[in-house]
Amino acid sequence: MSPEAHKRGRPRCEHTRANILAATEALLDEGGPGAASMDAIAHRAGVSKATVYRWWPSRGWVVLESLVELMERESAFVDTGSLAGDLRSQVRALARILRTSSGSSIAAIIAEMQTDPEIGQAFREAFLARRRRSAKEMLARAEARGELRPGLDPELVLDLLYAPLYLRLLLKHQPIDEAFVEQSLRLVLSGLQPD
Amino acid sequence: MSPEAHKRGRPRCEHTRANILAATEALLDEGGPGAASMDAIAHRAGVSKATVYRWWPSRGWVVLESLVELMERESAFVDTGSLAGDLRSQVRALARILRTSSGSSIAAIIAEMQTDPEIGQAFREAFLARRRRSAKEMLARAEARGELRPGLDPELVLDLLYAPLYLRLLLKHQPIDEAFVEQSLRLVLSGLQPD
Amino acid sequence: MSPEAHKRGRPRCEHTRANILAATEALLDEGGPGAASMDAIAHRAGVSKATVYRWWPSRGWVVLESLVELMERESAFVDTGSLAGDLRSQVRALARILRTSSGSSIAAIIAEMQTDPEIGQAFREAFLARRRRSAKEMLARAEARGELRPGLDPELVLDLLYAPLYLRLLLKHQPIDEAFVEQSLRLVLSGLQPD
Amino acid sequence: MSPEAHKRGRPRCEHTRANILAATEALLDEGGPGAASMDAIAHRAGVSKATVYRWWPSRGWVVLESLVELMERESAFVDTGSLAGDLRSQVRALARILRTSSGSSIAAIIAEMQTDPEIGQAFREAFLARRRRSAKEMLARAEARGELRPGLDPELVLDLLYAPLYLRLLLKHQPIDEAFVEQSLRLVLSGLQPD
DNA sequence: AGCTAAGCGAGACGGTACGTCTCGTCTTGAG
DNA sequence: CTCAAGACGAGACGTACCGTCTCGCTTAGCT
Repeated sequence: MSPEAHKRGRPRCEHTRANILAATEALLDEGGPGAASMDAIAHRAGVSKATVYRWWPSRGWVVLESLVELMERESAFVDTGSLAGDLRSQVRALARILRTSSGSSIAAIIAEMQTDPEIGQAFREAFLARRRRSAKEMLARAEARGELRPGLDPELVLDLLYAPLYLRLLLKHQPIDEAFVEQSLRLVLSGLQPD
Repeated sequence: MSPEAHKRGRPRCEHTRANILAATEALLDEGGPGAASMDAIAHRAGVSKATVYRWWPSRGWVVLESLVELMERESAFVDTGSLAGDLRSQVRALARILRTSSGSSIAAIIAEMQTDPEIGQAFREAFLARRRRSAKEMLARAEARGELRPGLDPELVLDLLYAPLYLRLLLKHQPIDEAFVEQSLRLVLSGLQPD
Repeated sequence: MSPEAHKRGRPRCEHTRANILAATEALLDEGGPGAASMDAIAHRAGVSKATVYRWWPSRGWVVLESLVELMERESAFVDTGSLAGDLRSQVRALARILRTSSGSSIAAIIAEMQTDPEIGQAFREAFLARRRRSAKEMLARAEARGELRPGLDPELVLDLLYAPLYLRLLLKHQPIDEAFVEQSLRLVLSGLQPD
Repeated sequence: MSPEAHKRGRPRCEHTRANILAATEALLDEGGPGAASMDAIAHRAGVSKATVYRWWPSRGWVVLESLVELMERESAFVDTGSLAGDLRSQVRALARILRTSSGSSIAAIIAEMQTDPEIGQAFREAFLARRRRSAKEMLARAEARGELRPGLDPELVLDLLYAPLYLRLLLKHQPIDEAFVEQSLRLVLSGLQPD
């Protein structure tokens, strides 16, 4: 982790790490969570399984990291000036991502969490917490400006905003289309107004 | 399904079916989703694997059906007279269930859906659709009584109400406690009022 | 077994017995021993498995009986007047049978014997002993006429004559062709002569 | 097979191979062919089933190879100086083996051949052909020395010598005792003499 | 320049679940 | 009492994936 990590021996080949994550992403994209077995990942990356296990403790972690990389490429926080605008922009951005194959990867990770609690911990820290931190700051500023009914738990607010998207991602009972996102946003935002 | 189902051959032993589902439920309860392997289920039910596979196409389906049975036992739709009361009662009932080990089973099924699309289909039909059907009727009646803002998509309403619970079930980033359920309900219900 | 066998209830359908044996023969013929499973036999005969098990104690017995029936249709003892002629005729007859699909059935039974000793017993009694009885009488008459070196164990003589055929039936390392039968006969017969 | 067999990857553990064959032999010895199931073999050898299947394509092949190993340990070609002596020694050696539990294993393999033609091919190559090769050379030398009637097919000769033993092994209608081996040998050898 | 520690590809290995198959028994209702 | 249909318990089969391991080779930085 520290910058001067290794002292002796052959240094880690960064190329390999990238290959593995790319292979994982591709497999998830093509065949869903079931296709991204360790053997498949290693074979696709032209890498031995031992190498994968040298850097990640289990399958779930590889999938998780491939996801985190992907999300960092995709997501961007914008500042529109108003709470409603900021939240709308963020929720729409997430919806956009969930509609692509990255959505399947996120679904895959959430599935994996149900089996492996360590993955759960890692997902919450590396994925959720990071994204929520800035969102919470945004809410705090909005509350200070009087745009938000005071006393609301920010975790609750974020759950209300994001949960419907995740639910449709995971259950696939309805599409995550524009109309749904829009109506959902309107209803929740109306409940957040002061007075 | 039809009352006059079989004509010839030895009729299916209902006892066996019940045993299998009971064994599945017990294993899920005791050891979580990982413990409910087909061998374990069959052994615990005093049944051969072939018998299990005669009636369910795969492990996931057995777990799903055991879950549906359980939900039918647990959940009861009550009529409180008002829309808010009815919804509150239902959401609380679901929260209560999700907090128990049945919650883990539901999470396990949702995880399984991500891999096996057939399970997904079955879950939506046997679990979701059934539960949502009566909820939608309730919403229709409330709209007719003028308790609900007209023109709302009932699927959207149900997603907003239930999704936060499922999100916390699956991500475990926060508990599904009373306060959360209460606040969440209040916020969403306030958005559903007419005017 | 007795002619006036049944007194009460529905009488046994002889048709059924014949169907089962015919189905067995056909399956052995088409797919070898592996194809003649009990389910396959019953299904092909248009009969339930229980019916098969009512009349034969196990798979092997059905196969055995189908074979015995078949052999009774095929084999005929002829009297050529000389020992050499009689033996030659019999060995050739057996070779002819072993070359057809009945050979596979015999091979199938012999295979079955290795697992189920009761089948072995039955095979020896119903198949071998019956055939050997008349052969032994023939050898006794020949010995009395002075055509056969005295003091030979008839079992030994029959083994020497038939064993090479069975060996090639079972191991398939060489064909059971005319030349082989002829040379084999000549060599053994020369060893049986008196003086 | 080649001395510089593997180049890459973890080399095969010879220990494992030996363990598996030993376990197979022991199980065959103790409980007969039925006891040597793949699960039993793997468990007894302290090995996973996957490992067994990595090196042998099916149950039959494992049994076959364990048998070949055993035969190679047991059988020794001796040179007695005369054809009669050599053949006698070999036939007696085979008789000795067939009387032990290895005989049952050989019988089991021959049974398995009737179902699985690949096993048949393997048996003929790995077991029969190997043993017959040296026997044929011996016959050729004897023919050159004038001890053997010229023009005899060596396959035929070997069939005549060995077949009676195999027949009694498989049919169990008579024991493979000393007297039988002796008389059988005398009769066949007398037929092989020149003139 | 050599030494040595680590990275790496290949793939064997133990473990465990999967879903399929066949056997022989049992249970209906019709005939 | 027989039969067709077919459910059932038992248990072997062969496959797949997991995570660990052991080889021999390669690639640095340290001495």
